[in-house]
Amino acid sequence: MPKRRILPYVLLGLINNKGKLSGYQISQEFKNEVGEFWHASHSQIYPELARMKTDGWLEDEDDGKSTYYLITKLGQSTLRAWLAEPLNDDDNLFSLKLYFIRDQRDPLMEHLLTQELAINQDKYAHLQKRLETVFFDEQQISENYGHYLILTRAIEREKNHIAWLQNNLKRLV
Amino acid sequence: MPKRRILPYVLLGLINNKGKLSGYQISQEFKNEVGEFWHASHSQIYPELARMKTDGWLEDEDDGKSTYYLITKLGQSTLRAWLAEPLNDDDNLFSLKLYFIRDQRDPLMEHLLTQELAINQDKYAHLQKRLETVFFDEQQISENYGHYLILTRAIEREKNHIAWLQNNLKRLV
DNA sequence: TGACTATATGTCTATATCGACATATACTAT
DNA sequence: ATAGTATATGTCGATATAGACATATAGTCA
Repeated sequence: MPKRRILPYVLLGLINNKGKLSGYQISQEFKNEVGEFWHASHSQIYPELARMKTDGWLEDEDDGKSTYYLITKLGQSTLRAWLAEPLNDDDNLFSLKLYFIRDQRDPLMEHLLTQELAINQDKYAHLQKRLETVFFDEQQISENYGHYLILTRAIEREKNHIAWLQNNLKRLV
Repeated sequence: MPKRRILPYVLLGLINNKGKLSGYQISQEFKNEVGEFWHASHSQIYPELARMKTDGWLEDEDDGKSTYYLITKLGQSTLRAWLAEPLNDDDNLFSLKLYFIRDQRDPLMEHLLTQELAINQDKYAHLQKRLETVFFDEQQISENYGHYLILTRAIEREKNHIAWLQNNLKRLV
């Protein structure tokens, strides 16, 4: 089976956020925040948009200069179904999906934050255990200092992330 | 031109860290910390190890049960040259490279931290500017709340990362 | 003993993705 | 005027990668 495709959902999300976008505008969008989480070159974007139109996820609108794509009802429900899919540790889609939720009161917002919190609490516990088992004495630390740094840094990062998630969940209620 | 390959350097780094590794052991390694930054499946690893042996970066040692790979002098200098290459904003290789620096007093350690600090200070300034230009009033925030969250979160994350880098650089001197 | 899982390595195929190449218009600075 | 850059879209080939399929041994649990 091929790797699960993300790009079509990214395009749906971008178009849904902005109302309508041309292929060129989408390629420019990847220079902004969304580019931190996903990237695609125009040679991928244009054929993908065409495919999505064929699938009825998008419709196009040509003003003579550019072809703009708008999201259809089917596209919207497809996007929401993807956003509602359970997060998993591997894919790391939290930030990307969050970017596509525009309304604070959207139930998907709490859903997403709650899932991410659970994942990160597990990860935090796992990293703590790793630190104990791998770096059980000073010698291990000095012999693998880079490894030690990235592990302790990852733990600190998880701690911050968990606190941030908890804060935002509180604010949501 | 093809995309710059990272995998061979990851394999060099892993083998250099552990002394010697079999293909199977490397595939298991990706379940640990290094898997946060890079991943490869065994169908990539085995042919790559063979290629690297041909190139003289590795030599092998068979105990009848497994084929272990060891790094050669050429492999070591190749790895160090890669570690010394300037970091760039896009590739995000900081943590991966750090993982491969074993000795705290290795000059590459300070080199890497210093570069990462410069990159992240730029990024921080850029994100601050984005926040000001994109979310200039409350309406922009409430209409694109997910985007607002990931942007403010990214800024906080950069701030933490910069502080951590500065602390570790201080400790190094 | 037989089923199951882990270890261990290998090949093959499908495809996701990038970079090169191509083309045309519009704007802009010299 | 004209060279250069930005906008705008498209196709094609190379390759990196994942996942399927294959095989063999060693250990383990019932």
